[in-house]
Parts: sequence; C-alpha cells; structure tokens
Amino acid sequence: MSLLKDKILSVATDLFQTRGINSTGVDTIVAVAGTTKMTLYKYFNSKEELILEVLNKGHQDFQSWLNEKLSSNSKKPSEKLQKLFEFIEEWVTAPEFRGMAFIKASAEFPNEENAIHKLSSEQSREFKQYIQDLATQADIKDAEGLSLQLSLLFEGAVQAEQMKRGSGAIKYAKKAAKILIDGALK
Amino acid sequence: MSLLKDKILSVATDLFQTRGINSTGVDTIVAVAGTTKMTLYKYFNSKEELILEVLNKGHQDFQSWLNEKLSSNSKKPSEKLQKLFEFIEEWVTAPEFRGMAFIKASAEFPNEENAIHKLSSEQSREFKQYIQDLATQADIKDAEGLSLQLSLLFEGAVQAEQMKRGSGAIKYAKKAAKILIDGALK
DNA sequence: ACAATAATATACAGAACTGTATATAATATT
DNA sequence: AATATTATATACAGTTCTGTATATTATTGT
Repeated sequence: MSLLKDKILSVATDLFQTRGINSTGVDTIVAVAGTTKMTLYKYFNSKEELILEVLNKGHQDFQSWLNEKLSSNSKKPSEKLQKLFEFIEEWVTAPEFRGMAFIKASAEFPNEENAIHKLSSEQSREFKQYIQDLATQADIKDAEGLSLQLSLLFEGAVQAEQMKRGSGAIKYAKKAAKILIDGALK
Repeated sequence: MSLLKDKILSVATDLFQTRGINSTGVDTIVAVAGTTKMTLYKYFNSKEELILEVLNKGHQDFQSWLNEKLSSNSKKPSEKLQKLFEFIEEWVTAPEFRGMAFIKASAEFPNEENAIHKLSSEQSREFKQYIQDLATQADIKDAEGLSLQLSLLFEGAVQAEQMKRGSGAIKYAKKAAKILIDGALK
C-alpha cells in the first residue's frame, strides 16, 4: 500500500477522533497529511469512502491488538475472559487513546440506512461476537447474555472515557466484569 | 414561554437525534417548525445556544420523568434502586425513543473545551450523581462505585440501542444491574 | 535518455451553512 | 383607531464544504 494513502488514513483517524468527522474537512486532512486533495481523491473516491476505510482500519487494529494480547498471555479460554478487561483498561488509559471510532461514528450518522452507521453497527456486533466466542470456549452457559453485558460495560466505559479523560470508569467496569464473569462461570 | 420557541426546541430535538446535530441546518429546523430564521434567531442568539437549550431541556425532561416514576412507585430507597432499570427499559423501548442527547452530542463535539461537550459531560455526571444518591440512601457501602457501574451499563445500553433499535441490550443490562445491586446490598 | 506514473499547485464550480439586513404583514395593546 | 409588538418573506454577505479541471513538476521504470 502507498505511503501517502497510509498517511492520509492515519491523519484522518486522528482528526476524526479529536475534532469529529463532520467537522473535519478534506482540506484540513490533506494539509495536515502534507499532500493535496487530488492525491486524496485518487486513493479514496469520496469522503464517505475514506471514513469507511478509517473505520475498518481502526476496527482491525483494535481487534488484532486485543487478540494478540490475549493469546500471548493466556492459554485457557476462561483466563482470556478474565483478563479481557485488563487489556481493555490498558487500551483505554493509553495516552494515545482517542475513543472508539465506531461509537462516535454511529452518533454522527444516526440514520440506520446510512452506510457508515451500518458499518459501525456491524463492528459493534463483531466485537460482541468475539467476546461471545471467548465465553463459549470457556463453557459458559449463557454465553450470549454474558457477552452482551460485557460489551455494554465496554461501550459504556469507552463512552465515559471519551466524555471525560481519566474518569476512572474503566476501573469500575473491570470490577463489574469480574462479578459478572464469576457469576456466570460457577 | 413562547409557543414558537417551544416548537423550535422540540423540532430541533427530534432532528438532532434523527439526523445528527452538525448535519441539521437551521434552515431545515425552521422549515419543519413552520417558521423563519428571523424568529429562530430572535429566541436563540446562535445555533450553539439552541443546541445547549435542547440538551438542557432533554436532560430535565428525562430526569423529571425518571424521578416521578421512581417516587410514585417506590418508597424505600433500595426499592428505587432495584426498579431503576425497569423504568430505563420503559424509556429506551418506547417508540419515540431517539437516544440520549448528551451521549450523541459529546461524540459530535469531542473537544473537552467545547461548551457543548462540557454540558454533555456535566449531564452525564449529574445522572451518575442521581444514582449515587439513591445508592447512598439505600445504605450501600461503595455507593460511588456501584453508581459508576450502573451508569456504565446505562450508557452502554443506550449506545447499543442507538446503534441498533430493538437490540435487546437493555434486558441484559437490567439483569447485570440486578447482579451488581444485589452484590452491593448484602 | 525517454516514457510512464505519481504527486503537486491552483483555481474553481456548485452547494450548503450561519447569521444579518430590510421591508412587509399580522397580531396585540392601549 | 393608533401604536407597539411579533412574525414573515426574501435576499444576501461571507464562509466552508465536497469534488473536479487543468497544468506543472517529481519520480520511477525501461
């Protein structure tokens, strides 16, 4: 992949998170990326396509990072489940954390027919599914219920942290997750 | 208060939720409200002021509604706490539910210095404080921790429901809340 | 060296947006 | 009935936005 395309993607990712998607013009993106609109529109047919790619990349990056962390630190599925929020805390409290792209995107594009909204919704579903797979492998009966609850805690904590940095919400989310997981494991 | 001002506020509330704040122009608002820009700018000095009033009204309406429901159905504080998510479910599953204004607003205005973001953050804090007061009155030791956890569940469930109507997330949020409250009560 | 590709510079069309100016009509008030 | 208030109609200034057209400059491959 082109270096410039990568640069545009990463600049757009950052600007969308810190200023909002609709409030970030393509002129600003190319200026910060040190290129021109002609180049941007060569790699992306429209701003919407750029947004979709930003979302896809962000989702893949997060999922890969999380999966890597979980796989390299735990073998047993139940252990992975229990360590899940440890790594989420690490992710959320990292200084470069700027929020979860799909959560913000779904708020900026509330129409359920909109392509960006649909992708956000799909990514949220995939994340929940990922947790559900962990829960299933850990032999939890109501894997779907637990995974839904854990996703709610996750999205709530991310939302809280987006709203106020250093809110400490994630610490309590972690405790709540432990209670819910322990309850479901026994 | 003027009838027209009220009409503008309610139209703006609806359009902001269904189309997004930045994607809704004042021209659209006045057209739907059946009035003109001159009138809108008589009652609101700027679009930002209108947004702030929409947020304030939404927050007050929700808090009043919830407080009324809780007070008229329960006397004991611990009962109120336990019925909290019953009413939240009622709120979220109502056909006219369009999401929580301050959650979306904070996503559209991510800068923590922004007046709209600040108000959203403040409203989130007030809601958490409201739950914390319920928890304190119910003699719960770690009232702050529990209220934070319940707010996370709440915001996560609202987020999930905004992302996909009829997701059923609120049902599992309710179950999780029960587990957390029961654990904290004993 | 030459040709093809990639990137830049710049200008601009066309639309949408906030906010204001100005003049007119409808409604209350006294 | 005369006057003040309230709302409308309409136009527009000024900005910002997405996306394109056109011409020029670097860079790469052969």
